[in-house]
Amino acid sequence: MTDDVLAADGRVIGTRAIATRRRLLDATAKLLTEQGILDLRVVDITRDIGSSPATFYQYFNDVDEAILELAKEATEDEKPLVRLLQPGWNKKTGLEQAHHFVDAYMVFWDTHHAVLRARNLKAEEGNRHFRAVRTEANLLIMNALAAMVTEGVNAKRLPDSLDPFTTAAAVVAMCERLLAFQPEMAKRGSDKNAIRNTLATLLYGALTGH
Amino acid sequence: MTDDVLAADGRVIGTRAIATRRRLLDATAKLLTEQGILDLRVVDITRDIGSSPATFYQYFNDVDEAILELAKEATEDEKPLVRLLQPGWNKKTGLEQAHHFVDAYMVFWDTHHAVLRARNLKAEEGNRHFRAVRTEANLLIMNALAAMVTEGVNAKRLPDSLDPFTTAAAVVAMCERLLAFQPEMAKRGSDKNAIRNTLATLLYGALTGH
DNA sequence: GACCTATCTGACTGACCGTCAGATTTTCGT
DNA sequence: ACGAAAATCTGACGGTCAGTCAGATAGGTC
Repeated sequence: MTDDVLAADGRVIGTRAIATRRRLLDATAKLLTEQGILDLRVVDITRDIGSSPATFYQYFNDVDEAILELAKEATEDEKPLVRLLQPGWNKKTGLEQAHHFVDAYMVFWDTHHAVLRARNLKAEEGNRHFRAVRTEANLLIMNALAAMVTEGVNAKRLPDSLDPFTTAAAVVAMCERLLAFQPEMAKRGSDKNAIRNTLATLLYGALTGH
Repeated sequence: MTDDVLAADGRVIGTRAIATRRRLLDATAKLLTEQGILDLRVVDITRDIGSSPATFYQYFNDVDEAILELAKEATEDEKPLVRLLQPGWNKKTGLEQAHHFVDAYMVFWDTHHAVLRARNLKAEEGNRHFRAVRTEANLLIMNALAAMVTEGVNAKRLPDSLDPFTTAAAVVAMCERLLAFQPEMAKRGSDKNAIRNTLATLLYGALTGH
């Protein structure tokens, strides 16, 4: 029951409608990537699937609602990353584990960057739905990271002036933003591999204190 | 000559027009802060200064042009921050110097966050003018940071797997993004002071290796 | 006060948003 | 296989905003 798909007015919809709704979501994601949120128009989304604007409003009250749904889907793809962040990174394998996480995070980011960017903008502009989704996604990662920092602080490898939760936030911030800079940095000689190595090294250092 | 103020069509304008243009820029900044870029309308900007849309287009070809100008003004406010980032942070005063920079950066961010957010969005969505402005602003800080990292690497305090320029980018990324998270983190117990301390500690560590 | 130039704006066209009534397609009972 | 009922889709419309232009207004000069 709970996972029935609903139309904009809340009624449960059938298989044809689910397919249409799906095509609308895919088109929204595609145009968000190609044109950016500022030029995203409902007309274009529906034109893309060979339909009319009225169809869009059958399933979403506005474009935000569609983007919010995409953001929730992105969160699902982020969940597996948490498994790569367990306390216990040591001198032998820690840096390699950091690389694993960075690699997985880069794939995640590549897949969803347009939606994540839109989500973050909306969240920062104060939209509470997007805030909730972003906070939920970030907490997944941050709680795992904070546990690692706490371990490092307890073991006296990290200074206790580091607040674990804030440090976790800083690490997430760094990952997110550095990947957003990527296209510009590529032009200045920092290739993908340099970013990967540097990010892994910084993570390893900030999280473990080794 | 070069610093004459121009209208949208390129002609030099007089004092009355300069004042009007200024009021338009101020109103744009205000509404960008209050409503966000997605709900920014030319009608609202001109209504705010008691004028009509046509007036706006006398001075700017579109809203982007006004935001771009604001972004350039923000860059001017960022320049003084570079003075706070000189190689030579040592064990005695380094952490304090990191705090100085973080404090100044936080003020800068508070003042311009709406414009910077808009600038970053536009840059990330591929607008080359905004990319150029952002790159220029970031390079100011990054070059200074990269010099500090290079010093740390040369002194063997930092691992040479850290690419100086990428590390600098990561540090900027961390500062920028963490402040954007601030409102949400406040709700979870990370107050402004925790952010300040953590950021300074991480900066000090990443830049000097102490 | 008459003229010239700089500045401003009313009014218009075209595009998109969001709605609704009615058309079309699918489902289902017989 | 057929017709009625339900689900889904869309043409067409009123409202708002973007961007343009011709003409109105204000300011300066002689």
